[in-house]
Amino acid sequence: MTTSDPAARPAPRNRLLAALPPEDLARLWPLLEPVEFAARQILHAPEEPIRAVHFPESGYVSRLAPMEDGDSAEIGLVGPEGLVGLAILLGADRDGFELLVQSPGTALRMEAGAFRDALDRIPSLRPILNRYALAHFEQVARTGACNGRHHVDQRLARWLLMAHDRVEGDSFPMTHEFLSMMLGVRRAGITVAAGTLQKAGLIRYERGRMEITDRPGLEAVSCECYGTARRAYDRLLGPPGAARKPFWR
Amino acid sequence: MTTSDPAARPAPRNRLLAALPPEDLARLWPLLEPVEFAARQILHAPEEPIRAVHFPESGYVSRLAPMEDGDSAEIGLVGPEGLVGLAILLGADRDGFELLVQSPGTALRMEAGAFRDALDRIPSLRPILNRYALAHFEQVARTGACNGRHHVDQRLARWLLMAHDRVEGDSFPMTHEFLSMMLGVRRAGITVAAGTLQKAGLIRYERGRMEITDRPGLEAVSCECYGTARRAYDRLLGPPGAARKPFWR
DNA sequence: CGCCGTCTGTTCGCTACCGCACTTCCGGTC
DNA sequence: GACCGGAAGTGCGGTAGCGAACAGACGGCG
Repeated sequence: MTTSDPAARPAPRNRLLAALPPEDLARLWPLLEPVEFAARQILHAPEEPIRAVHFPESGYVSRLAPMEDGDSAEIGLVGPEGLVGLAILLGADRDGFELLVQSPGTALRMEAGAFRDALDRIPSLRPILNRYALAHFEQVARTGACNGRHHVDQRLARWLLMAHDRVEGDSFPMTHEFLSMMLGVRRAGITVAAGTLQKAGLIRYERGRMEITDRPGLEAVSCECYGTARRAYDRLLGPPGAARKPFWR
Repeated sequence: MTTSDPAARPAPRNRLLAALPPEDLARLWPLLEPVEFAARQILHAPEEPIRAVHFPESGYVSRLAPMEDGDSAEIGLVGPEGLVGLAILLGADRDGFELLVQSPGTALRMEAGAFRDALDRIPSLRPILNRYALAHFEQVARTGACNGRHHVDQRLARWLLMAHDRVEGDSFPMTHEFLSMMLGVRRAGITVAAGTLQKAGLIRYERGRMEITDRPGLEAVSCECYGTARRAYDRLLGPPGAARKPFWR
């Protein structure tokens, strides 16, 4: 009943689900189970079978490449604009990365088997997800080009913008320690770079909380990689609805 | 006649085409046009519609991310194991990268429209190409993680191994200048790093020609990123046929 | 209240790599 | 044989970011 009656269903906050024709979304809905993400939760580990895919509705998730020396390099971000579990879409049962919840939130979860069936049964599903896969690929490729070519300040600005795109509001939990792991630099390096951004009036932070106070300014000091990747999403998934600001709607 | 008679057709040297069932390959064959790659030829430019896809049979192609400062960062390599034109597979008509021939060779070319039709008509095609897309994604993501975390020596070794995988024989044209662009470092930095590798007896070079003299040794000094990406290809595309060495068969 | 763990600020010496420039060497070409 | 252009070797000063360490500040908790 409720599951097949579109009126009983709130509009999905996930950008991919929202892009589906209502009737196809209605067919998918019964297979989606709302779940909570906890911070630091591992959605899937490198080289291990992926049990389920997730459509985030709030919060965001990092794609991490495990390195020999034990720590991990972040090479991509997934939030309410995306899908966690692209390997399944592309016909594999695993991939080489860790997908780790960075900012807690909620998601719609779907068993891998059900997802595979749905891809065959619901023809509108694969095209939109394929285009998301390409957009995410562009993001990851850009991140890679950005690493090593651009300075810490620029990359920090870029990372903050990407995170800002994926959360609600201008203020969110964030430590220097965490940022240093994300960017693969020393914690002290973040302290310096963040200090510069703060002195310039672009951000404000204190003890585990970061606030974006001048987004256009931040975009100006960030490298071009931010804009390039963001435009890729908009080009491939369509502009994020009407005049609304959030990235994922 | 010849186009539909499998016996009249040589086995394809492209790993993806070789993985197709013979009858499906026979259906695809008439649409494939053998072409020559010239060095420095641009197969498609960033943000411009992709006219045709290419299945390389020899030589290799770089995926380059254009940077604001004018030069480009290499973030992936495609050779006879792959396909140039993944954006079409994923439902777009363009992407944000330049695909540039680095080592001349030959390829089988297919018009974008014909390729889209074939994806619908020949059911075995999409699955194998999707898995390739994932493997290439893993390569690109690894390259990104590798940039900035690993030293020039290691990255140089890695790049030489990747190139070696995609050419025939142990000796191929290669200049320090070129390598410096690929790795995003100074030309002088390559001279030093290559000198180290040569002194260690792993490679030999002179005036535009590079020879791999100790492949296992090179693998040992390279970072883990080489092995990780290579295993991803083998896992997703099946081991490269029997006891034969080349990467793409 | 005092304690402790987390977060941030800052310093020190060090290394890898940069930007730039100059030289040498080699292979062709006229 | 003289010349030229591309390729490789080398040196110089400069700097971004490293690794390690220490100190202050805040906040939660017993």
